[in-house]
Amino acid sequence: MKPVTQDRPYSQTLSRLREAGLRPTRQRLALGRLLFDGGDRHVTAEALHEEAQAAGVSVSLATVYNTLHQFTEAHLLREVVVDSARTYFDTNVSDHHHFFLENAGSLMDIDGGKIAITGLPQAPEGTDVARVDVIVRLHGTPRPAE
Amino acid sequence: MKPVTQDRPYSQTLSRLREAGLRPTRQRLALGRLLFDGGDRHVTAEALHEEAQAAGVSVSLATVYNTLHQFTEAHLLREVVVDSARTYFDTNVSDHHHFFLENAGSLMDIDGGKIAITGLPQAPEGTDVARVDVIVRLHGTPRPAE
DNA sequence: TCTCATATTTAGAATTATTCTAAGGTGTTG
DNA sequence: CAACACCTTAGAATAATTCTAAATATGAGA
Repeated sequence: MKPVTQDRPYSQTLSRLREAGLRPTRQRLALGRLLFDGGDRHVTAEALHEEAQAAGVSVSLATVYNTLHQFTEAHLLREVVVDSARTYFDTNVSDHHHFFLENAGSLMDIDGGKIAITGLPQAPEGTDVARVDVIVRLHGTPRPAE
Repeated sequence: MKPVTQDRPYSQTLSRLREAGLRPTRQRLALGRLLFDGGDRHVTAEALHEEAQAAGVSVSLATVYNTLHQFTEAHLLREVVVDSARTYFDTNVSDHHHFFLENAGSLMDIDGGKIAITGLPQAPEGTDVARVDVIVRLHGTPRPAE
């Protein structure tokens, strides 16, 4: 039986895993490929799990969760908190922000270089700024380009 | 046994409820008082429930959830999404943003008038900006003023 | 290549915040 | 004070996520 997965290069997933000290297992390679081939993506665990199934890769949901967290620790992914019902993981780990389409539950990146925030008060003594998130919440559904 | 709750005025809770078209029930008055007496607050359902118990007010957790949502619909509260594990409700409904102390799980307001965001791209066609949230995530524990 | 220690995966149970349900209680209005 | 719509509630249900413990795969070394 032929392998179901495509055989184009593993989008550096293999070397990324090595650098992160994660063994390149079948599951991690497959998920890494789904995540990192193609452009920036925002996925939930459930969605990635389904996508893997659809691609013929057998991975348990628990492994999807494990992998997403390990990738996040390794800075291959970033967690985005926009919705208290589900957690999104973003393949874009550079400095940026988000549009959140509340109807669709989907995210779009806003380049961090484009926006500036002024007037932020100092962080309270004893604390450090770990990150600044800007979330632009949108209503309505974007008209797809015809 | 004396009532445990204070008997100072209901902080306009009663009139606020009336305006919102919500019947002023014992539970809503008690929760409203806890929420709106005193300054701006950030509460979770569980925390408010415990606080009510501690104040000698018997309210079920389901009612706390119902009430928080009804108050939110009535714009007496605002929901703040900072942590995918729990939902916070903010008694400050004016335009503002937040520091989020990740260690403590606590929120502090940042006056909306003080900060400015420039360079935000236009919202995609067919969508409207419902709200812009800025969350400054902090690490470390603030040194309490001695 | 074979073996072994260790890392990884997994099914399913467990957990946690939140919502739902349906039954009984309460506020309001006439 | 009757009647009905609105509220509250206990407990069951849901849904996302985490945990557990057992099975499996991987990489290093002989």
